[in-house]
Amino acid sequence: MTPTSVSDASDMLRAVGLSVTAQRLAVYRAVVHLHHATADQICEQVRHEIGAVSRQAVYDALQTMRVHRIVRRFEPAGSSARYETRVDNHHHLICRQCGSMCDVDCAKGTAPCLHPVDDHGYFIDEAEVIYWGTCPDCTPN
Amino acid sequence: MTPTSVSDASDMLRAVGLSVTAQRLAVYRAVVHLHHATADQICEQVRHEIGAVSRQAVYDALQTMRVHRIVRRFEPAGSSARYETRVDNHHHLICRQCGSMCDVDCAKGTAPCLHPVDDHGYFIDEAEVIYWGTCPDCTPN
DNA sequence: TCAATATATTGACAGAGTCCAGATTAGTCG
DNA sequence: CGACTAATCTGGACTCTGTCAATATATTGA
Repeated sequence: MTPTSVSDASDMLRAVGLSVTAQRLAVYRAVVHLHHATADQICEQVRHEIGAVSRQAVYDALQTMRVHRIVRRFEPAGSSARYETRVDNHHHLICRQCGSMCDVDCAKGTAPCLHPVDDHGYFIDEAEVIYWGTCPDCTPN
Repeated sequence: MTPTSVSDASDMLRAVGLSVTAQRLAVYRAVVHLHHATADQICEQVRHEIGAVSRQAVYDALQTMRVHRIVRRFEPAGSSARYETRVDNHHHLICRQCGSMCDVDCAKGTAPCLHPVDDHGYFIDEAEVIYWGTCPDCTPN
């Protein structure tokens, strides 16, 4: 994997019209670096990188990037929110034992799997899928 | 829909080997009555019915019933946990505007849709699906 | 560089859920 | 029926995520 340079991250921010601050750069890079990280983990990582940030700045940055679609958030049951930089339609695979997570491509290819058996008249714009199970490391024998 | 009598609920509890208490009865009936209710809503409903309960008793009862598979819990992003008495494999449809929720049968019929494009070696036991969209009442025109 | 605007910091606060220790109650056995 | 023992319930403190609001600071563009 290509290491994310500062300029990659700032290009990303500029590309969507956001001003570039040290905090946002570090937050974006943390999200790239730590896959499926929680806000807390991102906070820690950012502090490693730039010394200090407020929790609020991290939440703000994540929220802003989310609105600009360069960061995505999901909330697995029993966990706090997770952030990722892969923003296309995809799903997640989570181990009930150790909590490890993998990305999975959308089950129906590029078209999102937006068609339930009965849509009850709803206009559906997203199908969020989480596959729960046991990862290879946690499977006995 | 058949109204849930006290004996329905106590039969349910006994059927899975749980002792029958006023609190559990009321909690179970509340979950039946209020579809997709939060713990807090259940608490209120139970208080209406039997006068008083501790929050803890409600959480304990829900947890116990969950373990015994007569109550199911799910946690839509941005909401606290929801409880329901329908325990077979099914999914949910949620309105982003008003938060209304519907049950949807499993997309693949009785067999759960347990097959992602790539399972990364995980043993999958559940596919949790939430369809996000706009309900008829919230759709303009 | 400077001003206007957007961000960041700080500290208080809220909601959901859990932990713990002691009191109470249900189910069981003699 | 009465007492025993395990299961439940109560109340209160506490943790963890996340948000709000006011003030201070940095970024951007002229």
